[in-house]
Amino acid sequence: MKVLLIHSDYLRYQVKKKTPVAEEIDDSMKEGEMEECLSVFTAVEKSDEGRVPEVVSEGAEVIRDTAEKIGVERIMLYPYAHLSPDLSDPKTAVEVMKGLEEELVNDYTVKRSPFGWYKAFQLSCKGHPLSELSREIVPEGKKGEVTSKALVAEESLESTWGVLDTDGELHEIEIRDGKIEGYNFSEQKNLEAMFRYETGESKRTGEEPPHISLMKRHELVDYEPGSDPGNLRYYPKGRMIKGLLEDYVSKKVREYGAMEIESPIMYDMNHPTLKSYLHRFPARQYSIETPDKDVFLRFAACFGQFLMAHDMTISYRNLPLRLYELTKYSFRVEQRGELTGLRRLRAFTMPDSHALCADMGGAKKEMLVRMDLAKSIINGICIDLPEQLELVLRCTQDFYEENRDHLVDIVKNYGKPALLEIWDERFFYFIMKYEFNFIDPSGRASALVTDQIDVENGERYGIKYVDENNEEKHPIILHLSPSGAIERVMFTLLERTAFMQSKGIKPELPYWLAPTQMRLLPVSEDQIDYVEELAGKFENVRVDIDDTDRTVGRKIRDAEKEWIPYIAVIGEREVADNKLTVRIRGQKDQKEMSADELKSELSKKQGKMPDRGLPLPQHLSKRPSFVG
RNA sequence: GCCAUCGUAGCUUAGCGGUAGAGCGGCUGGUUUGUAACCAGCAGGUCGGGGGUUCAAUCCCCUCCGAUGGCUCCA
Repeated sequence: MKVLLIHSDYLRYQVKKKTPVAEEIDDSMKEGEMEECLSVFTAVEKSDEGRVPEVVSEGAEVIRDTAEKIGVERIMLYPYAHLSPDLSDPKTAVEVMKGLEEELVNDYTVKRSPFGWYKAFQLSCKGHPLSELSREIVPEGKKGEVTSKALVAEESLESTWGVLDTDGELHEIEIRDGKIEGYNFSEQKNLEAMFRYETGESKRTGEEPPHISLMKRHELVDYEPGSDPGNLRYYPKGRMIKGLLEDYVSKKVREYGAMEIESPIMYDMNHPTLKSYLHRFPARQYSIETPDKDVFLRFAACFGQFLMAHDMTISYRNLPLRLYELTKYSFRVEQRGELTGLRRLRAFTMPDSHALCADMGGAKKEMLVRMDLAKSIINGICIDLPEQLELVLRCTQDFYEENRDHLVDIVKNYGKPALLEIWDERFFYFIMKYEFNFIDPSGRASALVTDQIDVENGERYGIKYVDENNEEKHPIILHLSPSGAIERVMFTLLERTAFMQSKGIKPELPYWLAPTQMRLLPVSEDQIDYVEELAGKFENVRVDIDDTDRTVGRKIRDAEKEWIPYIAVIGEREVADNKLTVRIRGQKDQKEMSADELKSELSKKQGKMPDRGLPLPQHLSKRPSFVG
């Protein structure tokens, strides 16, 4: 907001004509006069939008200061658009004007000239040294809040788009009047959706994503209104699924050769290195006060791993040097309207692995090694590649010109055409990144896997290695999330079940993630002892027992609603024959098999995926309900 | 953060100026069941929090909190 303050003998105005943005006024405001006053000409600006309370309070303070210095008791507020080339919307402007009036009216006689009218006015300026002052009021935002410069810069970032195909050919694309020019997407519908999403041209269905009701209905995850938005609660089944995914991803990353570490979740806001990095990362952070210093919560593992790497002694023989941490949690204060279910959170679990590489050649080579790791992890989670996720590459113009070969290698390795965004300038610490994106049925894109080439932080953090010639060098650093946030993996799996259902396929989770893998279902009380003994034979299988007194039909229905992959009904017949009648999810008929046959089938299904015990009591009669 | 919509029992929801009704779930009793819902009874509500208008507010207004959609953005 800009203000021009004039110590006046008088100011008089008369309303002449309405402009299209005029506020409604009654006759009393149509003309006004004030003598011996401070005239405050005011222009509310674009940057004031959404910050009305701060602008009003800081503006009022400036006015008070001036009024006190020159000793006036009367104030005339006068909207004056010509003070600024970048005006706010009229609604904000009126709110600010009214706010200033309200703020000052208790201590001064205040008049306000109406907003949005052509007016004639007569002004007499006293002309003493303090009689004319202009001020710019820039609201600071909340106290202590630091906004990343990368976040601000991002708004002005300009880029061009293309499709890079598996032959290495780049097709430049753009959207004109809703039509895409430059590439035929008929074979790549999801990639088209990805592009439309990125360019804000996607047609959204406006429906709530199905995973939200699923995560509640299946007692996996829920909102916790007692916390901050985007910080969730996990019920036993959700915790188990999340735990298994965490175990799996971490194990795979260790097998790739990364050294697992753990680092603090909070860092000194005034540490020069950290502070400068903060401004290169496009995110908002939680800030908290400790008894001694102001700290922020990490939004990735970078801080801890880089501070550790700074203190390490590293030889070129140790490169590529791979570090890994499962961040529980990473925190980002996403804007309120950006949060949804498990898709976008303020506290999330991100597997984060950095690789220190000697030079660009080493980095490019290592990125491909890690891409294979990521592909293998995603396939293990039963998300099929490349069909089910879309590859997006982003880089600076310079990188494209100098390292085009690398972009083509990535696309070839992925196995289908990818979207490429080229930035005209570099705003971030990385010069190139790729992502695997999940496109949900309503056209929203969510990034899972991502790896970045970072050319800044080696130097920023003073991370050094000694090369063959005994010279100290800063490494290039890769930042990989090999699966994407664990919550987002769960989001993807749940969204996929909803998609299955819409195609008439019975929805289910991957077998190794099913909270109950097999349910034993005694027909009557008489079989309970037999069933309990039977359950004991299935080691390493999550078997539970429906010992409620419901009818068989009802027990089946309940088990089906829980998506249980194997349901075995045990009545007099099965006890007598020592066989099992098994209902296998997705198959039409029941199958009769022996316990051993079933055991080997289940063990084959489990494969080498991580295993955990039942997250709830084995007997259904002993289970509380967490939701509804 | 902005704009719009929404918030009624544990869950899903009806009612919308005159003081709240259902289904599911829970509890109790009966039933012991053969492949997607057994029967009956009972308990359960500061109608998201606070403030205001009104003789009277779940209903109208303000505000805060929470949720969803859109904008923007990301793992």
